[in-house]
This record gives sequence, structure tokens and C-alpha cells, in this order.
Amino acid sequence: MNMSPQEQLRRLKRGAVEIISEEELLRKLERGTPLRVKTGFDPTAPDLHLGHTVLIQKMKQFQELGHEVIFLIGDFTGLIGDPSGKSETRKQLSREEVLENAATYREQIFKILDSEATVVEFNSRWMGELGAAGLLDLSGKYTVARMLERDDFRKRYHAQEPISIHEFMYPLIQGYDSVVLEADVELGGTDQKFNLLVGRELQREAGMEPQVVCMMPLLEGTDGVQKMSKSLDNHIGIASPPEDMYGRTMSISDELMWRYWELLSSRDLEEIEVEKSAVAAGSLHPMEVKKALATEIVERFHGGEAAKSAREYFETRHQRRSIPRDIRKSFSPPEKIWVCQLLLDLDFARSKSDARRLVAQRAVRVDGAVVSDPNFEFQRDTHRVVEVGKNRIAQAE
RNA sequence: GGAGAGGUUCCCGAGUGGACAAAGGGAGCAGACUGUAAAUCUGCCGCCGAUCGGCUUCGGAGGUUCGAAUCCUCCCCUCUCCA
Repeated sequence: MNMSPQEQLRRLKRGAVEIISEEELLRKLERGTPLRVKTGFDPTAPDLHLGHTVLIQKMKQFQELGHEVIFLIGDFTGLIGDPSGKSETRKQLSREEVLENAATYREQIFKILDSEATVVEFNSRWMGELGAAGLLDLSGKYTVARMLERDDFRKRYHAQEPISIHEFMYPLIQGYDSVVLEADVELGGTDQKFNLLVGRELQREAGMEPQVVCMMPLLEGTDGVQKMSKSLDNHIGIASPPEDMYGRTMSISDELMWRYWELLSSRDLEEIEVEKSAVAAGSLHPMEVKKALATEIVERFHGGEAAKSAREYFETRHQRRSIPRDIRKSFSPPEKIWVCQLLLDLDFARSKSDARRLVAQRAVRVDGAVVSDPNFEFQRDTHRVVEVGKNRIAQAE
């Protein structure tokens, strides 16, 4: 794609929270040769969700502009676990697990990126060779005081929480990756700022031109408060079934919806603004706008047909509150079975006690009728569909 | 190495011999209300074919006691100060 450096910069800026620095990026773009754009991913969470796609979309944009995108799987750093999260320690992954996760990653990421044009790297490739001496040398390049500048470390330090020495290695290794890969640009979430900047310093020290860092916002999860993450269960997975994806999108608040539009949709910002004011003026129902958003998202990962049927499913199940024709989950019951046992078998309840509670709370329905007796028996010959709350439904074969 | 403070259910955090399956908050689940919105309100939130009752839980292992999350012993882990 032939585009002036200025125009490229303008496009690349969209959605980015901060670029350090824009001038440097412009200068790099002016060289006219493809830039090496690095983005690192942890190998422990192969289930990508919409939050990740904010970053991946940006990678794609670089790719479309003719730059070389490097998808780095931090299999070595994965052994440490990025300290930015809550979990201090992370279990070690076996070689097989890492490879398996990496394969899942590829599969998911190439729904968005061009697999031909993407370079996939593993940092164990050079970290393995670095050795203990090399690692010591690397750790000599930074000081404890500077490490404690990192917000996360500082907070934990002041809160008198444990910080293991090896956690300090994470930013250093990530920075070293940039040195090895000779990255011109590194993409990351705003939470990566510290690590990204370490890369610049290590490169400078190695006599290289420091990478430009480009930070993308962290997408809030469906709860609208915390960042989207699998462990908080506020995520929308890009591999999750269309109905689920659609439903979860619909459950976000109206305010959050605009954020999703901005960060996830390919629609023009101006167009989004128009809709926003129409909703504010009352001439457009927010639900309709949200449905369009949900449709666009499902479409991207599952195609138009799936998006359409997800919408239908949603309308039947939730808006009309009737039992949809197409139920994903099915089971083959014995002649008769105690409801609580059935709920447990279907994974609709954690335990029989839990199942009993659900019945007591009038959350359980069989063929649309509320079950109020905890001793209720599900009969194969007369019953068909079991529901718990709004989201759990299964039918007998 | 020395001195001190701690480790409680998914998370935070109260509880220092019985009234403790363990306060309170958060998360989660369900119900009401709705646009499956969000917010709000209400209930639930260890397990057991069980509204009684039984069993398992308070870092780990033992012990004292009619009775232990609470007392004692040893061990493991975290933090702080001193070295």
C-alpha cells in the first residue's frame, strides 16, 4: 500500500492512547522501508477475547500499510508470568503445553491477521541461548530503584506484598526481545508502558535506534468496570459460540456500548457520533444500536449467517422469552431422573445443594413451567427442555 | 542471624475456648423491575436424596480440652525493622 508517511501516521494514531513518540514514528515511516512491528503475547491464555482484538486490529493496520508484523509468543517469559496481574506466581508450562497454546493462538489470531505476512517468534529461541551469564549481564542493566518506579511494583512494595526477584526479570527480558528482534515499533496495552519503555532503553544501550512504543487502551469487560479478562469472567471470547457472543454483547451497559463501538467496530467515528446523538435525543433506541454492534462483532468471527441466527436466537429466547427452536446443548436422559441430579449432570449446578437452591429460588423450568418441588423427577417420555435462569438451557434428545 | 507482625471460606477482611459453616464488603448465582440492558431492590452463596440432622473447612502436622479458627508444640510461607 502506497501512502504518505503523514497519512500513515494519521491512521495509526486512531484509537492509540499514546505513542512515544509520534515524531520518531514519523521519521521511521519516512525511511520508506517496512518497519518491524513487534507485539508480545503470553502463552498461558490462548483464549483470545475482544480485549485482545483492540491490539490485534492495530497490528493488522500496520500489516495493511506494508509493515512487517512480528507476533512474539513469550514462552520463556511465560514461565515468569507478567507481574502486572494479581497472581504472583504462575505454574510452569511444559513444552507441549506451550506449543499447544501457540497453535491455538495462531488459529485465533489469523482470523484477523494475514498469516502469510506475519512472523511468529518464540522468545525461548534466544533466551535459551542467553544462559545464566547473559541473564546476569542483562540484570546489571537496570536498578532496583528504577524497577520500583513501575506502578505495579511500587504499589505492591508499599502494600508490603511479596515481590519475587524473578518478577523483575520480566520487563528486562521483554526489552531484550526488542533488542534481538531489532524492533522499530512495539505495540502493547497501556498497562505495558513500563515494559515497553525498558525496551527502548536496552536498545539505546545496545547502540540501536530505540523502538517507538504505541499503546492501545484496555477494553473494559462486560461489567464496564474492570478490564476485560478471562479470569474475571467479563470477557467475550472470539472463539465463543455466536449466540453467546451476541448475548454477552447485548448485556453491556449503554454507556459502555459507545466504547465498544469506538474500539471494536470498523465504522467511522463520525458515524458513531451521529448515532450517539440520535440516541441521546431519543430518536433512536439504544437497543437497536446495540444489536447492530453485536451483529457486527459476531459477523467478524462467525460470518453473516451466524450473526443473523444469533440475533434470532436472542430475540426468541430473551425478548419473547420463549424456547428457541435451535438449542445447542442436548442430553439423553434415563427413563426418569431427579432434577437436581440432572442439573448437576448438565453442569447447570455446582452441587446438588446448589441445584436445590436454584429450585427453591424458582429458577428452574421444565418445558417452560417453573419447578418448585426439589424432588421433581424429569421423565423421559413427558419432558423435553430444562432451563435454569436465562442462560442455561438444554433439551432431551 | 536477631526482634516483631501475619497466614480465615473465590477475593478483601472480622473473629482470640462453646451462641461459628464463621460478621461485613466485593465477585458470582437467582428472583423482581427492564430493552436478557445498566442501575436499583430482595434472596442465595461448603457438601450430603437433607427445612431436623450428619459430615468436611479457618497455612500443615500433632497435642490440651467434654468442646478449638481461637490455647500449646513443631514445621512451612509472607511482610517490617535491625544485621
